[in-house]
Amino acid sequence: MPETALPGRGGQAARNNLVILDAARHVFLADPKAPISQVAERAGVGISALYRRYASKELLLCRLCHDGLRTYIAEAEAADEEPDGWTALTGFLGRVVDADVHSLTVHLAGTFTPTEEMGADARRANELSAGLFARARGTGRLREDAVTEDLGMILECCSAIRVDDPDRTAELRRRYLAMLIKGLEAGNGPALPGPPPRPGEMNGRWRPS
Amino acid sequence: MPETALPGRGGQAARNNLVILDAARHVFLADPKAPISQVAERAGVGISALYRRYASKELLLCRLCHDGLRTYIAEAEAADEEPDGWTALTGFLGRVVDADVHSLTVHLAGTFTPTEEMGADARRANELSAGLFARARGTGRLREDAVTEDLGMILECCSAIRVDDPDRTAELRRRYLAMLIKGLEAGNGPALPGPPPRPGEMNGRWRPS
DNA sequence: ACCAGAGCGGAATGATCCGTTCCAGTGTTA
DNA sequence: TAACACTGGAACGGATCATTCCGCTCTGGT
Repeated sequence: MPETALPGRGGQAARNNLVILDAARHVFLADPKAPISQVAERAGVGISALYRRYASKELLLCRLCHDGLRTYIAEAEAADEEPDGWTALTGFLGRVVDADVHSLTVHLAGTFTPTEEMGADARRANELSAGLFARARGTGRLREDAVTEDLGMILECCSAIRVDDPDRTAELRRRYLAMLIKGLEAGNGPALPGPPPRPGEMNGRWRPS
Repeated sequence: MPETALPGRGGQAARNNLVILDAARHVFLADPKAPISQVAERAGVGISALYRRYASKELLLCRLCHDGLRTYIAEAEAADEEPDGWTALTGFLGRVVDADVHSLTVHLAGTFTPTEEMGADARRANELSAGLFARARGTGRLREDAVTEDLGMILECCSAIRVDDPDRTAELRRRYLAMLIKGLEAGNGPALPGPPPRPGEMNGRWRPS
């Protein structure tokens, strides 16, 4: 299904598929509660072009979120190829931050009722993170009192950094990710304060919306 | 003006002053766009009790934000008493994070048109932060490539951590603040990536609402 | 050439939400 | 006991959106 260079009505429709998804990603990343008309405007199409493809706003959000989850899984699987466990983990975090996948998944969740398949993918994503974390632990470069759940929190921290220019946002996020990773590294500093995060502790959003 | 143990109508009014401010702080910290009715509900008063005190929602928000700014200034001045520059800075950050002052100021700004006095206080707050940063730099414990603007970004990162229980939220924030501070500390690690934040770079919110 | 219809833009609709106003009730004070 | 300051909460009016609908355009088959 080559979507480029297809002329005619069908070609425009196929192109719109991509343009719309792209616009939706941009708009909802900037503001998860943005009106759907904003997506249409950014995509340069009318509202009906959206509704022809997604029966409701909720379905569009679901699609975006699920895509983000799949990206996360793909990055995690790719990272698992990396031979060094520490590099695998830090590289993975960097790429997830770059792609803003965290906002796409966690921040959009709760705005729709999740599908069965998404639940399975979410579980798989968790397993993969835990696997990467375990490998990093094996290298001895992780501080003893770090836990798997720290990863999600770290991503949450990074996604709070946001300026107008997306490229600049990515740069800045990398900066604070670097600081956080340094905090994750074993060293002779004092122990991290407080009880570590527990599984699911940060998921107060996943339903109530 | 002793606000406790005052009986009668006036006593209730004085008590409501505090209850309302407290409720407003809680509610708007949890969601800066919360409806005003939610504040009344949480405070256990009617809506008119709010409007008797603040002519509009905007004024209430302004009051909260300005209070937060004053807290920030007070904490910074207090930190300046601390003889060790590094302890002064890290202690200051910890207390600001604990008080959730950052959400109160930065996240509420832009939802109202700032007053003259707030502008002056904001400038003063900046000076104080810069002073604390400079003192910390003097101790040599700060990494060379850190800049004053990193402080605001670090606070932004921490304020992204939020769970249902406020106390637990504070605990978790301390954990990631500790990691970030470790990233701020001089060490033999690689340089921080990317150009550092510039002054005012993160203030895209201060007007457009 | 022509037409059936897929796709489209954007106005119209209807529901919901929320800031603000208004009014009747209640306890207090003089 | 007579004002009255203060209050709770219903009512109002404007704004915002998701969704629907309608008339138009352009295409591809005949």
